Amino acid sequence: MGTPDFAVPSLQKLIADGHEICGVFSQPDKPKNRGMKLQPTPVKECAIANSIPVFQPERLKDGTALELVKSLSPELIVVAAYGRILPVSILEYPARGCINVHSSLLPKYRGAAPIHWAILNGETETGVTIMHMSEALDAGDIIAAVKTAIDPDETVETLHNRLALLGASLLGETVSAIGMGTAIRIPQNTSDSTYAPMLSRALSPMEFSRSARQLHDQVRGLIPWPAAIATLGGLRCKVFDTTVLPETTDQVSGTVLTADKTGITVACGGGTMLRINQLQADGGKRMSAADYLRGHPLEVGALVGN
RNA sequence: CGCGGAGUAGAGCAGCUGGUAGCUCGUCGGGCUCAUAACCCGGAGGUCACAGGUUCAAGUCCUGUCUCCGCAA
Repeated sequence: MGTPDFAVPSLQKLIADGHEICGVFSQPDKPKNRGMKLQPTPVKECAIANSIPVFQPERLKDGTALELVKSLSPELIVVAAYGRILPVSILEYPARGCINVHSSLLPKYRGAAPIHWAILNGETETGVTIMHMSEALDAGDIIAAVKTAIDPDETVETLHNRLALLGASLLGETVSAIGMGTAIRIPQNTSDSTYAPMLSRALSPMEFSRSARQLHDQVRGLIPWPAAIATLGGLRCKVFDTTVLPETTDQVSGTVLTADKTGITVACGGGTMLRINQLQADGGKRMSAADYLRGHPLEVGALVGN
């Protein structure tokens, strides 16, 4: 069971390992994007391409989903970013249980957006965890986990892809361990748990009173959505790439210090300095700060807002 | 048919009420300088997305098509 891109490598791994996959559950197709066209989920596309039956129940709690599961009689259910809470009746059905691929080192970052929040909080390390599913969200016993370092400049996009692959590979090992009966169960230490809620547009505005480092983390952590947003010369711009500069300044935070071919540097909280390298104005394309400045003059000393 | 913005020189933009296509950067040539992402002088480079229409005359108005983007989800 899965829905977005993150889950695709895991599904592919299960297929490649030759497991008998009796069915794939994914969220119902929803109207998305410009034109509001119905779009299949990435997991659905992958399943169809591999001739695996796909099920997209609207509701899980009314029992029809359980009937569906019973009719497929799976030995094990694997969940990766399905985006739905499974009723206990389904969790308890498979003989070998339900396991979940989660993109954080549990019990840290339980919830919907663990990758984003790890970067937003400036973590230097994260990973993927595979656990048994329990009724509480992301709280089940841990079977396996693997760590990976977060580069100080990498964005959600690259980390997301890396974790998706790590998760798939760990899933392969875990499923075979379960098959051989050698899988372990380690309860989570709930007192150490943290929660990574869904992202919202409210996280976008860049508050330049924050430090350059914090803003840099905000930019990296909100790619590609909802994206960090700053207002330059009255225009809303999504900011995609920044550099924390080693220098300091005594200018008021939000002041434009330079605006040239090297980028746009802005004074931030505590005298720190952030250089904006790549951005995108409303209605425009994503471009380098140098390109942007050719058509959108920005004076040194001007203030940028959120 | 969810709402809206945009396609003009290599890049980013301007061009209002229709009448010889502009700006910044880059590029090429020359100059200044110990030197430069600096500065000065000069040059090249555009079927104004595509197809029709209105007009004496259309980048500019009208219609259709294609492409890109933002919002909303």
